[in-house]
Amino acid sequence: MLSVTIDDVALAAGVSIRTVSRVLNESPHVGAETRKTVLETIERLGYSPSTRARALASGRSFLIAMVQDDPNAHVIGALQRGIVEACSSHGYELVVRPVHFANPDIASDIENFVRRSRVDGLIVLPPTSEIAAIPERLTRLGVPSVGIASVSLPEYPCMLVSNERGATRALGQHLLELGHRRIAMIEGPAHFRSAQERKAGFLEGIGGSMPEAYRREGDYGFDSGAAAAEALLSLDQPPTAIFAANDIMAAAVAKIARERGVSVPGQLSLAGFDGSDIASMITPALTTIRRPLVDMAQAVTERLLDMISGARASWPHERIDLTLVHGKSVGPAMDDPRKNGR
Amino acid sequence: MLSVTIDDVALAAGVSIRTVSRVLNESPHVGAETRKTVLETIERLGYSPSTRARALASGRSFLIAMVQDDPNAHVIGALQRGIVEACSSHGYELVVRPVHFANPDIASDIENFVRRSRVDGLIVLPPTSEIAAIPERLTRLGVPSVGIASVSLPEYPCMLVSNERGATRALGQHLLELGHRRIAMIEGPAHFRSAQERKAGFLEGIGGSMPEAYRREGDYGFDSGAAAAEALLSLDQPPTAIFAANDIMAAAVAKIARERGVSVPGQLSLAGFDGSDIASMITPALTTIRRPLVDMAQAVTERLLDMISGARASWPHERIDLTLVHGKSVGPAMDDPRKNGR
DNA sequence: CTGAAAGCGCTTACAG
DNA sequence: CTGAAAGCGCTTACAG
Repeated sequence: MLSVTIDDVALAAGVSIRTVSRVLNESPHVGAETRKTVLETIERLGYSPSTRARALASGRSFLIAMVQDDPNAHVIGALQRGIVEACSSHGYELVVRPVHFANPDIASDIENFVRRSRVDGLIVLPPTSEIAAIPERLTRLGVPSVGIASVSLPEYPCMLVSNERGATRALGQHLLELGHRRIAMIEGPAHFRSAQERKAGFLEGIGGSMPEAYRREGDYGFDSGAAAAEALLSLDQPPTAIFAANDIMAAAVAKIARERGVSVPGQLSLAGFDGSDIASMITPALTTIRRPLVDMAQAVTERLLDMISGARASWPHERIDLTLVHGKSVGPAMDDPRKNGR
Repeated sequence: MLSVTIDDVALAAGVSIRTVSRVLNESPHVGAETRKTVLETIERLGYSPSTRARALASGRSFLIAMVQDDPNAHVIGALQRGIVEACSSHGYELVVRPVHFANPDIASDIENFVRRSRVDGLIVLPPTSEIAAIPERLTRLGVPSVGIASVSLPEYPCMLVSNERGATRALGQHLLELGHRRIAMIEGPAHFRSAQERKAGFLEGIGGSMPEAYRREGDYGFDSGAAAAEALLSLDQPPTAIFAANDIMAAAVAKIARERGVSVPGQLSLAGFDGSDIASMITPALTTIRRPLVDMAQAVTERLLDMISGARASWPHERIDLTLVHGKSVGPAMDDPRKNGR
């Protein structure tokens, strides 16, 4: 498909391919005059070096992979935007690698992928980033990896940890301060660390306990949120506030509430998690906890690239505090919600 | 990072590397016994061939790229799922390449990317797939490309064209049959072919014309939909039906309508486009036009892979008919909407 | 059915 | 500051 190689450039510029290579790799050991000639020749011939050949010769593929298993398009989309941004500005390409969290052989699956594709590094996203066996394997393979998650796994040489527990704790306190006493939560899947963190923080925030009937487990999907909302709103003593562990489930609660004639935030305060687009698309706009996903993804990718270039072998894990975004779905508790026709 | 090479395998199996290569590439010209020995040796040594080396030697990178410029996470997410699915099952990796539709040098940008990365083929997504210069360049480079769009560009050796005009025509007719006469549309950006198609079809469906005041241009984003809705609902004779050219803008209309106390579908019928998750998340669930994005993406990727393998050089462009999904946001027109307090 | 040799297009110590 | 040679780990005609 292409004809121009480094040999053509060297020939035309009257230098050795070694010198062309040096110019390409921005080696300081090239005379200014020589460099100029080479660059002009490259331009004139329309030469672009083959990454395939560079890869084989240098041992670097200039490919990094994003390992994911999350059906939430908002979250994945934001993360991908940050990652690809950082990649592009450093001459790397981004390979997308979907995996299955539930696959017991997930670590082997990823190892095989790495051996085959020869990516130079991996960014592992939640919930896959919660599995310690993965960074363990990758480190043994000698391939740098970074993780984004809600908890810190020492196996990763670099991680960005979103302080989900702290944020949900603050949310719980906020609801308490608004006078809510009958507070419910729709949790994420119990085997996800993120779900555990969000629950633990929220419980701390509201003072440590919640009746069983007010705790429902969802799967971060819309339908599960709707089912949980139906159950909660059918209780004799329905909650005056519901925290759903992500925006999608919170949107489901909003929908069910509306169908049942329960006004938000008049009769029911509602909060979500993620700060995704959907939070502002529904009515009323959702109070939610914003994760700065684009920034986190970009930052962690920059660090990975530093590790690949050998600038450093690891980074202290960093914790990111999240912010509570006040929408219009949370208000003061009413004295007795039963008076209001529920 | 890895030590085992094809030489090690050949040595251990007592054959030449040529034979190992043949086994790897599933050549039929290998004795059953030999093949078995080689495969066992590969297994025992934990060997996986380097794609980098295969790429250089074979002229194929086993990489394909997805070229995109669409901030709509739902659309991109669905397309990516279909593409990556097809890639994985054929041993290809997917590289994500974001571009800027508005960049006048977009074709050069993509050409440079291809020369550098050596991807074996590209899948170009809307709206980028509406630019004829791109397939033109790629074909000249000798790199196969496929497009997904709302119109057929002959420059592409293969395209999947969603019949957006036909679908919006049907929607227009449907509104007409329900008795609507004051029908408005929030269009997409006028320089997008998809926006033109959706508008043209809809106009055909409602009988060919629409007062200027009932036509608003949006940018497919939420805020532009909200602004258009405000304007439309403030008219002396507000429309009894609004078609927004995508679900996100339709969601914005729903929100504004609710804020203004305009009931949907009681006082206002509302339809969107895309059939994305958000359509079912808002209340009432949106009537929308579903694009089978995952299936389309997967199908077009399969065809691209066929072209790469040399099975065929091009495909007749295929048109995909879309389906109208009946939500709860469209109903019969009322006799006189002004009676209802607007 | 199987092998020895050349080559894909670069980079990398090693010299000069 | 610059060059000749070897090598990265495969595949590919060409023979046998």
